[in-house]
Amino acid sequence: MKYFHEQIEAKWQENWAKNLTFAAKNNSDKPKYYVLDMFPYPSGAGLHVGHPLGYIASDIVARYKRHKGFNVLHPQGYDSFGLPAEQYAIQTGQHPEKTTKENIARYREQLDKIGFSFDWSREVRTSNPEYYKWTQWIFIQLFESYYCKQANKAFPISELVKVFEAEGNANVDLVCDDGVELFTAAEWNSFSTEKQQEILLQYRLTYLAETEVNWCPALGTVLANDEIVNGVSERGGHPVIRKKMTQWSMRISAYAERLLQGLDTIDWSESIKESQRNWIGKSVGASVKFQVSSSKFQVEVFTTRPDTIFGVTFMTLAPEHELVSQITTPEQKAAVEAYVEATAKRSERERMADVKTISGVFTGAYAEHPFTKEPIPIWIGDYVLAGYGTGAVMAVPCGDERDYAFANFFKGKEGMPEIKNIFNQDISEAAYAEKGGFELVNSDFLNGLDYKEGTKKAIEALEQIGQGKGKTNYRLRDAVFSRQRYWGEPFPVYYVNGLPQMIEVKHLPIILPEVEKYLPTEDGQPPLGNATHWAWDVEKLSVVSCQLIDNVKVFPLELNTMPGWAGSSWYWMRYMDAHNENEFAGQDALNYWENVDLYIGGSEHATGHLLYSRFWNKFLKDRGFITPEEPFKKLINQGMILGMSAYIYGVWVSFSYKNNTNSFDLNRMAEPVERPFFYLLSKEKYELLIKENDFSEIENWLEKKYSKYKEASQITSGFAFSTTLAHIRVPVSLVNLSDEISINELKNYQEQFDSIVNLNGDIYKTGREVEKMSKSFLNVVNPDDICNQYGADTLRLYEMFLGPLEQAKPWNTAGITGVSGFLKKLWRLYFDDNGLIVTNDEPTAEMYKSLHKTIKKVTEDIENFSFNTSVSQFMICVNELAQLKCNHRKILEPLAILVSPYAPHIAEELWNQLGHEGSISTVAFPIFEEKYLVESEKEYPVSFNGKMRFTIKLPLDLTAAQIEEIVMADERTHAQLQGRTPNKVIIVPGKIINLVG
RNA sequence: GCGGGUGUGGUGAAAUUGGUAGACACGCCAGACUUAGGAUCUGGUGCCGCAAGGUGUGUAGGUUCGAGUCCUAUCACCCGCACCA
Repeated sequence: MKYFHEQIEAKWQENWAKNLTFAAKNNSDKPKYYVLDMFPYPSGAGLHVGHPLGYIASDIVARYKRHKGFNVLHPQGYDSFGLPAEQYAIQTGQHPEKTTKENIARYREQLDKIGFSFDWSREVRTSNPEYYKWTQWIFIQLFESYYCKQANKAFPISELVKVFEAEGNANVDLVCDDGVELFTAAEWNSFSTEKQQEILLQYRLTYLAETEVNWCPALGTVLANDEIVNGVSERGGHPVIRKKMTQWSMRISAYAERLLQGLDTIDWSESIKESQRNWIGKSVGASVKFQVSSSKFQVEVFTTRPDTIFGVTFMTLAPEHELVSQITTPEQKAAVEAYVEATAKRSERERMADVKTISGVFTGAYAEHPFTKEPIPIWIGDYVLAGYGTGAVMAVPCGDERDYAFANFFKGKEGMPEIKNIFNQDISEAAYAEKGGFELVNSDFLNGLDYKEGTKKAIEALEQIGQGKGKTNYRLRDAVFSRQRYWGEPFPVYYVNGLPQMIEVKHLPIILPEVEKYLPTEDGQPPLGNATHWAWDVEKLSVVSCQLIDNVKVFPLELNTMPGWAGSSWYWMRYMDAHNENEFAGQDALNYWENVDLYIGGSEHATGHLLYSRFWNKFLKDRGFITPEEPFKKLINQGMILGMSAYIYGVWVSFSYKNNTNSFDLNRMAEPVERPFFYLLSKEKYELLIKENDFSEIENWLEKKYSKYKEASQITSGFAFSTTLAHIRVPVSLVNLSDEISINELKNYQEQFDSIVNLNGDIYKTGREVEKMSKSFLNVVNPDDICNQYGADTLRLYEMFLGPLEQAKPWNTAGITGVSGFLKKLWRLYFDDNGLIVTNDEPTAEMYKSLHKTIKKVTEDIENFSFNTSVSQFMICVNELAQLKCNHRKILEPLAILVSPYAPHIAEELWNQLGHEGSISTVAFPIFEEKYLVESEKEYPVSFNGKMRFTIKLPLDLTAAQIEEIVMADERTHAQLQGRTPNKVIIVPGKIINLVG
C-alpha cells in the first residue's frame, strides 16, 4: 500500500468539517487555551506560501494543546473592510462587498486545503453588519467616557456631568483638549445644552475636533500616523500633506503611560516592545513658560533639560505655532510670513528629506528669562515640529547640537546673541550634549550642580515663581478616526446644529448605505455624500432619505467611515461568542476565555493594530466589560518568507542609423528592420562582461549577422547597434527544480519575452536571487500547487523545516523532496506493498529509546516554538526505526500521535488503519519516560590540551579516578603523550576527559 | 544618530546553554536496481592535504583544563525610529 496524499487529505478534511471536530465549547472541565492568528485581509491576489507560515505554527500549537487535554479556541476570520477593495470598486464599479466575498471564498478554499484545525463556526468578518454593530457600539462607549488621571482609568461621562454640576472643572485632573476654559458649577449650570455639549466633547475618549491631520490627496482621505511611512502613504506610496480638518479622534494619549507600563507584563519580542516604547515616546522634563516682552502672550516650551535654563540664548517656535502671527513685529512681518508660507508648501516628505538645511527667521519679538529677566529673542524655524511638545523650544546652543547649529548659522545676524555657555566644558567646536561629566556655571543658584541636582532645583524654582513645572511628555498623538472612504464602518452619529449625537444602541447597526459612485462627491464630500438614503429620523428612529432633512426631526448622518483598524481592535473577543446578538460577547464567554494565550502574526502591525487593540482592551476593562488588562499574553512574529526570483541575463540590442539630415529609429520602421531583441548570456558571462566591460564578442556576432542589412538598406554610414546589459525576471512557475527554463515556453508565456535570442538551444539556466515574495517579482509560489503536487502535510512540514519561525528565510521548492521523502518513509513503517505490517510484538530497548527521545524533543520544541528542530527529530526517529526494522504497535501508535500536530492527515489515516475509531486529534499526547533513555555506557571524547583525539567507550557508573586509570593505561593516550606526564587531568563523568600538559 | 536583531559548509540550518562544531535536510560525488529517472536504495561530502596531520563558527584580543556559546573592542548586514527639544 503506497502513500497517496491526494486520497487521504481530502477525506480527512471532509471528515473534520462534517464532524465539527475542532469546534470549541464555551464551557469545559478542561483548562482553556486560546491560540489566535492575525486574521487576513482577503486581497484579490490570494495566498502565497508565505501567508500560511504563522497559521501552520499556531495550528501545531492548537493541535498539540488538544492532545494535552486543553479546551482550545483556534478561530479564524477576515479583516474585510479596507482600501484595496474600494480602489477596485472605483475602477470597475463593482460593489466592494461582491469582490470581498469572492476573495474570501478563494481564501477559504486555499486555507481548507492546508488542513487547519480552525473552528469555522466562529468565523467573523469585520464588514458584516452583525459584527460592525458592535464596533459601532464600542465607538459609542468611548464617546460616553472620559479619562481620570488620578484614578488612571476611564469613567462614564455621566459622572463627569455630575462633577461639573457640583463643582465646575477647576479642580478636576482629567485628560482633555488643550486650553479648555475653566468654569464654576454655577457657570456650568447656566450654560446652554449646546455649550455643555461642546465642553464635554473636549473630555470624551473619542471626540470631534479640528486638528492638524495627514491628508493624502491621491487617496482622498486622512491617514493616521502609523499609516504613513517615510512621509508617504503606506498604501500606494502617495504624498501626504498637513491640513486642518474637523475629524473624529481617539484619545489614545490618555492611555500612554498604561500602554507603556503594560509592556513589562506581556511576553512579546523585545523588538516589538521597543517599537511601541519608541512610538509612545515618553520623555521626562519640565514645561516652562516665558513671558513675551510687553505683551500678554506667553510661550510655553517643553524641555528635558531644565537644568540648562540659564543657557537659554534664544527661543524657536514651529512655523505653524499659533503665536507666530501675533508676536511678530511689523519690521519682521514680511520675512516671517514668507517663511511660514514656504514651509507650508513643502510636503512632510520634503521636510524630512533635508534635515541638514538650516533655515529660520527672527520674529523681532523678545521673551523674558524667568529668572534673569534678560530679553531672549524669539525665532521661528522648521527644525521645531508643531506636533511635538508645545511646538516651541528654549534654545540652549551650548547643550544641544541643533540649537548650536542654528545659533552658528545665524551668528551675528539681528536677534542672535552670543552663545551662553553654562558648562565647565569647551564648546568652541560642538555642543556638550552629555547628561553627565559637567558642572553648571554661570547659572546663579544652579552653579556647581550636575544634571540630576540641577534639574530638580530648577523645577522647584520654576514652580515657586509659577513659571513652570515638572512634566512628562509623550510622543504618542491621539489617533485620527475618520476616513473619507466608502468601504468601512459607518459612524452611529448624526448632527444637530453641527454637534454630533449618538444613535441609541438599540437601533444599531447603522448599515452602510448603497451609493452610485465610490468616489468623493463633486463638492468634496466623502463617498457617503453620494448616498440618497443617509439621514436620521429621530421620530421614526431609522435611516431615511436625505431629502427629508429638515434639521428638526430629520438630521444628516456622519459621512465619514471608520478606519481599517477599527474592526481589528476587538475581534479576538468576538470569537469568544461570535453569534451573540445582545452583546459584543457574553459575560460568561468573556470570563471563560479571558484573553489570547498565544497570538501569531507579522511584525508590520507593531505600532498600529497591536497598540490600538491594547488601547481598546484597556478601555473596555476600565468600563467593566472585560477583566484582562492586556489582550495578548504571548506574541510571536513569524518571519517573512522570501521569494527566489529567477533571472535571465543578457544584452538588449537595438539599431539605429543616421543619414545626413535625420536620425531614425529603425525599430519604428516597417520591415525588414528588426525590433530590439534580448541576446541571452549565462549568468557567469554576464557578470564577467560587467566586470571587464568588453562587448567585442557580441558586437562581432551582430556585425556578421546584420551586414546584409547594411547592403539591403543601402545605408553606408551611421548604422549602429546599441547594446545595454540587463537582467530580467522570469516567472518562477516556468523554472524547474534545477533552475532551468525552456525558452520556447517562456516565449509562449508572454509577449514581452518574444524577442529573446538564445544561441545555446532551448534550455537556459536561470540565476536565482532572494527577494520579497511578490506578484510583481514573478516569484510567487502558490500553496495550492504545493498541496496538489506534494500534499498539505508535506507543505506544513516543509514550512516548519525551513528554519526558526521568527526568522526571514527564502522559499526554495527544490528542498521539499526531503520532507516529502520523510512522509513516505514514515508510511513504510506501517505498510508494505500488501498492506498493514504492524505487529503486537514487544519492541526492543533501542526502539523505545528512539521513541522517547522523540517524545522529549518534540514536547520541548513545541513548548519553545522551535518547530524546525521537531521535524529534524521526526526524521531522525523514522530513520532509526527503519534501520531497526521497527513495525511494533507500541512504538508506531505513539509516533502517529507525535506527528499529528505537524502532519495531521497522515496521522489520522495511520491511526484509523491501526484500528481506532474517530479522530486522533484529542488522543492523549505520549508521555516521556526517562527510564527508556538511561544509558549504561558513554562514548567519552578524550582531549589533549582541549583538542579531541579519540573516543573511548566506558561504563557510566565509573568514578573519575577509575576513568583516569583506564584512560592513562590506554595505548592511544601513550601515543599522544609521547612519554610526557600530564600536569592535570580533567574528568567530568558523563561528559568529557581532558588531559593537560 | 538612537534602539532592536543577525553573522556557523555550496544552500536552509543544528548544537543538551561552557564539554566530540556542522545534527537534520537540499545540493553535489560515487555505486546498486531499472527501458527510463525529477522513482527507490547504499556510501561519501566544512576547508587544505595522497596521507599523517593541519585548520575552521565575521575580525582582533581576553577569561577558562576547555569558548559558536562568557567578557572587551571592532567590522558587515537586516529591521524599527529619527531635527522628539
